[in-house]
Amino acid sequence: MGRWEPDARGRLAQAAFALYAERGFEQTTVAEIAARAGLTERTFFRHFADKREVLFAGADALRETLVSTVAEAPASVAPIEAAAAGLEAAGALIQEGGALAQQRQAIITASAELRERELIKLASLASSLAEALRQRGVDEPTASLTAEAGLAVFKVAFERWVEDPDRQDLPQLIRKSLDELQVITAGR
Amino acid sequence: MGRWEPDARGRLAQAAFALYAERGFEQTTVAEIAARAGLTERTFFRHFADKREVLFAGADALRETLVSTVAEAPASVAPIEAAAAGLEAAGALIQEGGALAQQRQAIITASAELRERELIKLASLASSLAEALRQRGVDEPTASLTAEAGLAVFKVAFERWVEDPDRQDLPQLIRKSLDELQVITAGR
DNA sequence: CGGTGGATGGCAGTGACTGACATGAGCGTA
DNA sequence: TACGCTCATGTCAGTCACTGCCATCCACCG
Repeated sequence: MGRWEPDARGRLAQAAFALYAERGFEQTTVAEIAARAGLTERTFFRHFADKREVLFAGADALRETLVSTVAEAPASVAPIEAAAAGLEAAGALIQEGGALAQQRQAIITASAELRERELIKLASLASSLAEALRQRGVDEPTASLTAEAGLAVFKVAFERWVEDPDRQDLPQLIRKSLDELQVITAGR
Repeated sequence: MGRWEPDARGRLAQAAFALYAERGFEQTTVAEIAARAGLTERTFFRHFADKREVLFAGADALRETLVSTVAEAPASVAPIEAAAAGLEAAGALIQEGGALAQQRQAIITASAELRERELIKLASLASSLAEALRQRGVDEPTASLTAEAGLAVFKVAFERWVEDPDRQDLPQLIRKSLDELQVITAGR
């Protein structure tokens, strides 16, 4: 026994999540996480590149949803609309996470280090979104601008959703925020 | 001698910059930086919170320029225009840095850790910009959306500028990118 | 039953960062 | 001039994230 319990990665992720929530990210050592999962520190770093990455394992699924939704949008759809569809799909995916997604966000918000990591994940999403738009034939810098602005909208909508997650629908908030951005940029 | 040479902080910053440029950020140890500056590792950490922060010392000046420009814009100016004016002023400030600013950017781009730090600095700028807009009476979420979208534009324009810094004017690129964003969001 | 591959343990090492305390320079003051 | 104060720096020990290397052990395959 011991050495061959199943799903080491999952146990590590769960242990890390629990400890980060209990004591906070900085106050938790990797050794403690590994011990709670019945493993060693060394094994933790075989499954996760660093202490933060364990909270961002789901980012790839998010990216895939975003990219494939953009790719599947009809060719007649404007870039900003394709991006919006992708971001709404990603938002819906996050919302499925439910209370867990909110607790995760609380952990991230409480730590400057984790906020840094979150930002680079979002920037990476923007980069993937821009690439997906280019695949649709969108030229540069339209692709990058659409992607960056889209993620700006996403960030604001997500923040609004986190403030009151139960009464608001994230995809709807994204749509609403994008509409507001249109008004804002038109206002001169 | 030795202990009381002037401008320890400046010497540390210069040594760090040179070493990061020569060997790259990850391949440079704080001990090496301190040694080149004729100081000890401990003293480095008294002047800079961490190994990355030494490259972002100028961020406060950028924020002040941004915020004060927004504050000084006439009350009749639309939020997006006030933000644009602030961002153009910040861009002009960066451009003054000349070749040094470009070299600094090359160092940052080469390191994932430094890119993370840069993103959080930009996010912090967005937050300050949103606050400056609120001071003008702009409501929420208009202030946040304008700020985030403004920084998205800034990021794209800055990237374009870095690619060919000598032939393009950064404030002009910011203006042009904002115009393009307006077209993009209108396109449905 | 032996061999092989992949996951884990053990361990030593590097380097970022911190806390506690010592030291010495500059400066005002008696 | 001597004293004492303050503050930047030095010194040292310690923690912790992360890595490389090698040993070990389980599962499966022939």
